Amino acid sequence: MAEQGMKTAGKGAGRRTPLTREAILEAALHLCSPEGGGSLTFAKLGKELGADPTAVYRHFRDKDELVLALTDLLIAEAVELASGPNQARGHWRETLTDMSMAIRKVHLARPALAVLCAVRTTASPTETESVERIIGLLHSAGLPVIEAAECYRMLLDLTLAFVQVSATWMMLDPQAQAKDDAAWAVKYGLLPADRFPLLHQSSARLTELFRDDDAVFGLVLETFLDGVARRVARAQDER
Amino acid sequence: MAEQGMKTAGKGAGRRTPLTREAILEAALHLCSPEGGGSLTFAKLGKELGADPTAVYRHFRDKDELVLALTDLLIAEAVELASGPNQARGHWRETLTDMSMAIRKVHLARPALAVLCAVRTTASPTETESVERIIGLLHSAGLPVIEAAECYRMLLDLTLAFVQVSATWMMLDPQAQAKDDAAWAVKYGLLPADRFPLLHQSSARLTELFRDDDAVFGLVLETFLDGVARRVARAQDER
DNA sequence: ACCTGAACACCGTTCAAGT
DNA sequence: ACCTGAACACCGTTCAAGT
Repeated sequence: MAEQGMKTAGKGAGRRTPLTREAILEAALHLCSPEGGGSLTFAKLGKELGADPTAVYRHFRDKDELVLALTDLLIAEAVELASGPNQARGHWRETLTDMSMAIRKVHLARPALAVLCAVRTTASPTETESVERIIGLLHSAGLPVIEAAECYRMLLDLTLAFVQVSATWMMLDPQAQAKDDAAWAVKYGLLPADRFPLLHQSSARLTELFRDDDAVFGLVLETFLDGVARRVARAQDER
Repeated sequence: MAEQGMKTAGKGAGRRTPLTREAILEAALHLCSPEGGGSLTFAKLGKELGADPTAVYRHFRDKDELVLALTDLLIAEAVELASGPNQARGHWRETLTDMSMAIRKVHLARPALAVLCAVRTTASPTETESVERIIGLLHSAGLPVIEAAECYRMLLDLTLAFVQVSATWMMLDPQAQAKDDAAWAVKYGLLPADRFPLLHQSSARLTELFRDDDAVFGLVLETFLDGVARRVARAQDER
């Protein structure tokens, strides 16, 4: 990430209007995106707002309060994105996939925030309604309510866990990233075919998947949902 | 984490023997465990070794080199732990479960390290042999080699992703943890049964699972492996 | 009532000086 | 050859002083 100042937002040099919560949140959200600089610090936030860095403390008690407020915005964005095209009634599998992908997309557009909020919980009411709907969908598919809730929970955690890893990787400094890439090349690149025949055979595919986090997550999601499908089938047999 | 100095290891006050790579690694590993203080900084490492904090730079180029060396130790420990009781020949499902659980256990015993290394790759030869063996097991079960390699990759990423989340949560400062707990209680505790009938019905189970990361991961692993089993069954049908 | 700016504790890292 | 200690850049945060 470049050490340059950026005046992309509609503010900057001649700030005179007093700071507002909304202006701070907007600026912070922008800083968390790669285009906005890709990291969230009080110094950068102050520069972006054209104010003293510590001025933010007048509106948020500490950085954690700021992060939690940003988290609510992110969740709202994800819920909106997921409930866009396919309305209330789709197949449960599509709906779960859409939800998961929406959460992933919204987070990975702001890695610097994702890394701070993917393990957190906020009590946003927007989300609650969406959860009720999804549990309902799984229940309609044949799963007992408790099991439907479990599946929802698993999928949410699965999605956020992979988000956390991808975002952490994105936030890693380029030197460390390069070292990892090199290690990977050594590891699966030049394996003696006689000692590691199977790895040798599959090394092309493994290399393909190496830094394609989206592809790996896609595969994991499919496999996991196959497992959920088996639960659904089992529940239907028992009735 | 207490701000106290600790002289738990067999060193401390009167160091005279010169620093070695091994002594540094041992001390660092200890610092990363909850009993050892739970965080890895040069200041603490220096105190633990009874040396100036910057003395470590004579043996590791920077913190990242130290972390990567520690990662290799962790991987070796996991491989050893996993290949303990059940020898080469077990059912593939048990073997995969053992491997996953061993990786999880070894990492979560040092959250401060896990948080730094769960997304990293090192080229440790110890690991490579274990991977070849596991792909072989899945291949014997009926999966084509490429697909066996994919399943291995998915499971490893799945395991490390959940490790990363659990470790990040453990490293969160207690105040933030308390806020999350409170948010959760608000969210699923007092939901109006008329507006959220399904969530209301399952709130007991959801609360039960809330901070029980091990339980959630156990469920996810089972469901994921059900998905892998389906792949295996499908592959056998095609022959 | 809100903002500024100096100050502090805590990170990783560098480098000249010690033995 | 290895270690020490002062110094620096960069974090979040506090607080007295400004308007």
